[in-house]
Amino acid sequence: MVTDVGRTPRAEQVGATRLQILTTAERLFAEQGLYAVSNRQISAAAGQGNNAAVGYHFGTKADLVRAIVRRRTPRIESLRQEMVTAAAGSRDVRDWVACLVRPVTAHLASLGDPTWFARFSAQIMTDPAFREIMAEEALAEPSLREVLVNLYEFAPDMPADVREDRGNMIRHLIVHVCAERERSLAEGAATPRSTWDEAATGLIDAITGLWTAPCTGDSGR
Amino acid sequence: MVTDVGRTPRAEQVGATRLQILTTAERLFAEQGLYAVSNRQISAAAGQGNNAAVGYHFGTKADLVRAIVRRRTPRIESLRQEMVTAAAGSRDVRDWVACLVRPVTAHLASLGDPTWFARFSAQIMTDPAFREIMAEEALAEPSLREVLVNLYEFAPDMPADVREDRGNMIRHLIVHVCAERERSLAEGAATPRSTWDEAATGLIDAITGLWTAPCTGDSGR
DNA sequence: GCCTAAGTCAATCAACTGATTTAATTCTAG
DNA sequence: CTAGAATTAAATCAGTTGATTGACTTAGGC
Repeated sequence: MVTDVGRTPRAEQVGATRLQILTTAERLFAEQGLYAVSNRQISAAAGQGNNAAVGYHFGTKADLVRAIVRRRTPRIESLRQEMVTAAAGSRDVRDWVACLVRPVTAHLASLGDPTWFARFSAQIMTDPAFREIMAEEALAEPSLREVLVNLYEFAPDMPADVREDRGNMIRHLIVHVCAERERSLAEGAATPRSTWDEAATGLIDAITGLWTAPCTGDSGR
Repeated sequence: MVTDVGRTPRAEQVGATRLQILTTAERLFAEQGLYAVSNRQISAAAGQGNNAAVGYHFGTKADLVRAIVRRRTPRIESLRQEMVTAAAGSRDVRDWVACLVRPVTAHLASLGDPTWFARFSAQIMTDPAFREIMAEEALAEPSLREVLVNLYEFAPDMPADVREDRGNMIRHLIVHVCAERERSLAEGAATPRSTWDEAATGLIDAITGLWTAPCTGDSGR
């Protein structure tokens, strides 16, 4: 396994093979579903005569999934880091909500069209066997925690359990709304918003409303 | 295939077998993931010596999934129907949001503990191969459309694309928040809300805030 | 310039998959 | 009370899975 991609002709070749596998796997998983795609199909679709190329380079399917996640998350984290420093000191909730949403949408926009990472992520986060991978890799990023801390300051009176509840909601919203938009784009169907940037604005509006909504006592109905 | 369960000893037996398979499949799918469970495993876990019991009674895996959905949705639809008639004429947004949330949470509560349908549903709605099944079976219910029409009246100035966007968000929220709560319950972990009823209240608060949030012009950031 | 190690390829393995077939059992209809 | 259909059981099918194996190719250190 070689990490210094491009340093030598050989390492370049290997790095290209690994990248090709990651790209192909991400696409197949997004299009057909995690359960429907075997390592063999990925190897073949990635142009590897070797039917065990996935196993050789990455190991198990869980290892492959983790590698796909690790390929994407650093870029998202750095985008978020930039936004967090830019938002430092802001007293506008929307600025901090934007720190959650825009790194994701901007990353997807930068990947061109079509993209597959959003649908891939949504599946990973929903599957009982894989959700922990995503949680470990993406949800523990330092800038993410910083955003949440700032967000909490806008709702000092909100009970801790409600905060946790709504934090979960925000996570689900971002992941699945992006996945659904990506799917519509891939199918050539109409999307409510015409660009990733507008989709982000829509999400920020909605999440801001969700976060600042009053919370009822637990008297129920 | 017999439909009149319980009319005769024979039909009762068959109906019990089919129910046992549906229950077992729902549980295994929720716990291990759709892709990780074969029809054989389901047949065996359902106590059927016949390793082809699933195929015999239901056909393909997609047919089985559809049958699981159809087993649950009528009850949810009738709960929603009741709430819609009770809410008729109400000018409180929360009443109509409740018509979306409480039928689902009340149904889950009525299934006892633990439940598996919420996690099962979340997976179905996220999988590219199965999402249409859920859309056909559950999202076309008449009372659902009625709620949406009423909800629209509280946001007469909201552009159609924003309405569509936020409608999608609401759907994702309900499905995945319930699935996550169900998972926490199954793992014995702490949940933000202690009952399904309180979870529903939290969802209604959040969704109401989301729905009534102002929407920004599309100038972006 | 050769030799080691990394990567690629192709064949093979047992295990498992959905599906089909055959046999045994159970119940119903007449 | 029997003829026959429906259900359950069990064996079997070809195809696919992840994993292992050894042969071949090639880059890079000595």
